[in-house]
Amino acid sequence: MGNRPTIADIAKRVGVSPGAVSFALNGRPGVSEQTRARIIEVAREMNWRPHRAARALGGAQAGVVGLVLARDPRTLGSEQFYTQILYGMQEVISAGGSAVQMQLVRDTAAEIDLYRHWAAEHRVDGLVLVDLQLDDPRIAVVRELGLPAVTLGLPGEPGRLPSVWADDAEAMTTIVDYLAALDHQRIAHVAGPPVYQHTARRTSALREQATARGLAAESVPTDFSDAQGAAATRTLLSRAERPTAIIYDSDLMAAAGLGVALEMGIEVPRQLSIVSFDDSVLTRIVHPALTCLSRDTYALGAQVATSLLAAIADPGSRESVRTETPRLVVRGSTTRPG
Amino acid sequence: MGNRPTIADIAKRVGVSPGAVSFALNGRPGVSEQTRARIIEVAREMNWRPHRAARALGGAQAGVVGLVLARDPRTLGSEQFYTQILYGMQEVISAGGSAVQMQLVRDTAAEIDLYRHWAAEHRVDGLVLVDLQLDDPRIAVVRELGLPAVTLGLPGEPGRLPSVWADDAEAMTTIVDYLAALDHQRIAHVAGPPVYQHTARRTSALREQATARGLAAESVPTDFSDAQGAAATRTLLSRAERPTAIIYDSDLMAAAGLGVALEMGIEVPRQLSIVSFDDSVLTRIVHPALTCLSRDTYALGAQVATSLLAAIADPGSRESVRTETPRLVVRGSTTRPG
DNA sequence: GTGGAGAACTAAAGCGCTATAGTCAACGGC
DNA sequence: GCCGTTGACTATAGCGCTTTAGTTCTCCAC
Repeated sequence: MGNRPTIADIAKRVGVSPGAVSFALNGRPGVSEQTRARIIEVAREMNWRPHRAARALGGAQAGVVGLVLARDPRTLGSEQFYTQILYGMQEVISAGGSAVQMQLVRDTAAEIDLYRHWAAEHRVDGLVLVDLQLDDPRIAVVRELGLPAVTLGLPGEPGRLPSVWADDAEAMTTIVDYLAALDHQRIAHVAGPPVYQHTARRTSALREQATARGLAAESVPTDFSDAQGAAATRTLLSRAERPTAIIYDSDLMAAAGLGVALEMGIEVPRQLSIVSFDDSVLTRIVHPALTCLSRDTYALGAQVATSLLAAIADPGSRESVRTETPRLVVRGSTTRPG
Repeated sequence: MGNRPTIADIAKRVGVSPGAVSFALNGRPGVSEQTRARIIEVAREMNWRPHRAARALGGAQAGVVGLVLARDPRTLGSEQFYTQILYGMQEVISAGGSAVQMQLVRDTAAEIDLYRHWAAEHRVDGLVLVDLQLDDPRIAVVRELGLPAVTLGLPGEPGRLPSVWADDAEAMTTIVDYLAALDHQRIAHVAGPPVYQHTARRTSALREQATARGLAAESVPTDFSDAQGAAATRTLLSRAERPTAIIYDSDLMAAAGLGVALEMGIEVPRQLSIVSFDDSVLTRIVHPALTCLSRDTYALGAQVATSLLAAIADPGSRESVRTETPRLVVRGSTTRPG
């Protein structure tokens, strides 16, 4: 049953010392090719696997990388995006024999706490930081703990952590370009919490674009919950001069917004165009399907994992990887106003 | 920096042996209360944490429990439910200083593979098995590996693993009761893959209920994807004698079904009532909001975690916990037909 | 006053693996 | 023919913790 073979068992069977077996199995010099082959064969035969804990104890790696999502339980449901990221990461990380540990916590304070615990217990080899904030407190903590980390979302300026990012400003411009071409004059933006860097970037990009083109534009902050997304939509649509197009920072809020429009008897897209900043199954199942920015989230997760592995291998690295700007996928929720 | 204090450091500082420190910190007898207090204080002062790997190596636990989701990448998006479960589990598991390791894999074969890896590497102390199948191959594997496990969803018959479950048949009856009271005569059921035990149970419960009441009822199997949910809905609604109510086995498919109805110009709920077997943010944001079976998924996750911890503590235990049958939450998607 | 029980410790081994220092034989060059 | 190398190993220590088997010391009973 649970009697896994150890390196010593293999050594005995092959007739060499445990050290030799370790060399052989780790591709280190110190054994002849012949012996190495024999050892590897026996190891396979005996169905040997390294004991993670034993390796980790020897000062080596824990074989786990962490991804923490700080979410108010009330805003649960917005993790579609991260489920995909997780999947993409896992593909890369498991190939290296490690695992991704995802954990949901209540807020950033709890997240930082968790990092300290993990670091103290040697539980993880590296971290992915998501939902970057302005002046993000996590950066200093991660540095202090000496944990390799990669940020997802913003160019690596903050504390010079390596990062994987896409250009949010450019993405917003793509949307505004399109809406302006359709002749929308009043555009609203149901944004996330202003403390998030990506929200800030999108908001300022929208403002710039609107000014440049002489459009009326407005960003409404929310906490990313469906409730606040719906509430913001209701407010916007209750105005005398209501917007003809609304851009939502998440697919969940976009879907909620669509629900509100239906509820208020406002036709989508005839009277209101809707664009979501995220793509997911959600944007496809509602009717009309939502026009949105889409990208290969799975690949993004894989890229993050790759960058993280690089950061773990070389803790000095600060390389920042820019990924493709999400492209606009036009579906049934947008048209000319009128 | 990464120079965590060890038990030996504490021992030196207090002036006792490492063994004594271990006793003290683990609440084991062998030290005086006075010394124990002193040791605990110093440990806190030095910010000591147990080194997980070292503990695990000593034959103790890995401090991780696993939850694997087998999902065809195409059907990704249906994990809302499990995100909640995960959250609930984490609350309980982290309280005990452990962590939940969730992993997404392609199919059951990959899942079994993963279990073997995890067992061989001593990575997890226990498992939660979800999406139970008829004659589930995982049960034998888990038993063979000697890994404590709890199943979620079905009474623990299969191989007598402890389980946490709710009565699916009763739940289905609740729905049919309600629809029958509204005077629906033709009810359809967009189900999951028949290989799943819960699908099988719901399907047969529907058949029984329909027979007993003289209703026309039909279950259509799908793979749980939004695409097949939509396709099944299209087929059902294209019939001459179309159903006046459809029950969906997941919130995702229900939302997709609603989208199809809108697309076909069929009014919900006037011409079609929709009931979802799962609740989530999704059922609330669409319009009309969906009538559904609802339960406290978070609490369910917590219960699963509790049962799993019990199973780990006492591997012989087979206790099965029955949870409340989900209750019907009526929203805007159901009414009398006509 | 002595034997023994119990409390409060210490000493040391061991978990499975890695890493470093050493051993030993074969080989080659001058 | 001897020294120095090199290759192929072995021996051993050590990672941080738990645990078992001692070792003291005190206290009490007879």
